Amino acid sequence: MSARPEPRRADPVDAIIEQWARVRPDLDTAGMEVFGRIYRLARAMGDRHEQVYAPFGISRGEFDVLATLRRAGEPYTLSPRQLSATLMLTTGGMTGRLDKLERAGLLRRSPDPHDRRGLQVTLTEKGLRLIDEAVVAGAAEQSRALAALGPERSAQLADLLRDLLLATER
Amino acid sequence: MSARPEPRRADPVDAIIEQWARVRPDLDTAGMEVFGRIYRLARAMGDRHEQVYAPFGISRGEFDVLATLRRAGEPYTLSPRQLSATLMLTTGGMTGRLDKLERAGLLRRSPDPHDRRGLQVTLTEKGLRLIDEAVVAGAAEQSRALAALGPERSAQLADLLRDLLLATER
DNA sequence: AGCAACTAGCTTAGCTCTAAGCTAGTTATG
DNA sequence: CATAACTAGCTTAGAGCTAAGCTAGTTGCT
Repeated sequence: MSARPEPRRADPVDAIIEQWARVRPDLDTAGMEVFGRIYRLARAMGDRHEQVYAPFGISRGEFDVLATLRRAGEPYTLSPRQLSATLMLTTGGMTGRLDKLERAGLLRRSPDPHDRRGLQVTLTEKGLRLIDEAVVAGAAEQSRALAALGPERSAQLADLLRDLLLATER
Repeated sequence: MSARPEPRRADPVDAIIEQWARVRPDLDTAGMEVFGRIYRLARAMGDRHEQVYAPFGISRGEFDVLATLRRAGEPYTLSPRQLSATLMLTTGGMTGRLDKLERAGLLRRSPDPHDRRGLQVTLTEKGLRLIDEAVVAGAAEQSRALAALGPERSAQLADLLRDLLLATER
């Protein structure tokens, strides 16, 4: 491959790295080039999603609960335990989310017939309709952001992130 | 370009996308390939950093305050306003962080001589020593994660993330 | 000069999360 | 079967954040 001729535009992370170079030229800033941007992207896109889901009356965290149930397929039922494990949330946090969603009529808690300690959480008809619309709106927002890269570079980015995730998450 | 011969390992995001494909084959999941991984990486690496900074007695948020002051260069002084703007935090949140760090003797609040409404926040000698050590530990942790990709693919990843960030953050 | 509009930092109320501990119910072991 | 160890979900206390509102001080307009 040849050298890059484009005069690469600088982002906020470049500014931070340059500042470090001035005051601590010995510092290894290679990690910030990647993780500094990952943090900012997670935050910026998280805020964006919050706005996309707001018209549906749900937060991002609540979206995740509904989406997990939807993804599970019919009959759209999982236990609070399965949900909190999937979403990397404590059971206490899950109790709160389920309370809100149940009050909004988007899901229903019922006793687990096979284990009297347990519950089954099931999407209501209303919850199913809502998540089926909201997930499309969310995906559209993400695609809009990726449009700047184009399909090929987006796929390349996804591959690099997969490898990094596999190396990090264990 | 030629087809990829490697039997690419699957990550948790691949599993989620496959689940969607089964129950909603119409859904555009290209965005999840990127942003799903970005969310998980931000979270996993954030937790990792929390552990790296814990021995220094500070949280990740407090690290960010000290690092911002350090990066500013001598005399390591910024206003609460500048700090909260840089760290995308409300002034209320910043008050809390400064309280903790001041109590720990890592920084000092003093009146701004030019504006009697304002304050100057300055790193103490102790704060300077602490952040100079902690920032190296943090950078090392990030480099360790990037080692799995190698330098060339890491640089490629940083470039893609920069472009995506520039497109997203406005 | 005098007054309105603005700005800095703090306080409060409310939200969501975690960590720890609780009760009810289940499983494994002797 | 008896009992110890475990598991499910909930509750509580506390951490850390935001949004809104406060006071003190500054700036701009006339």
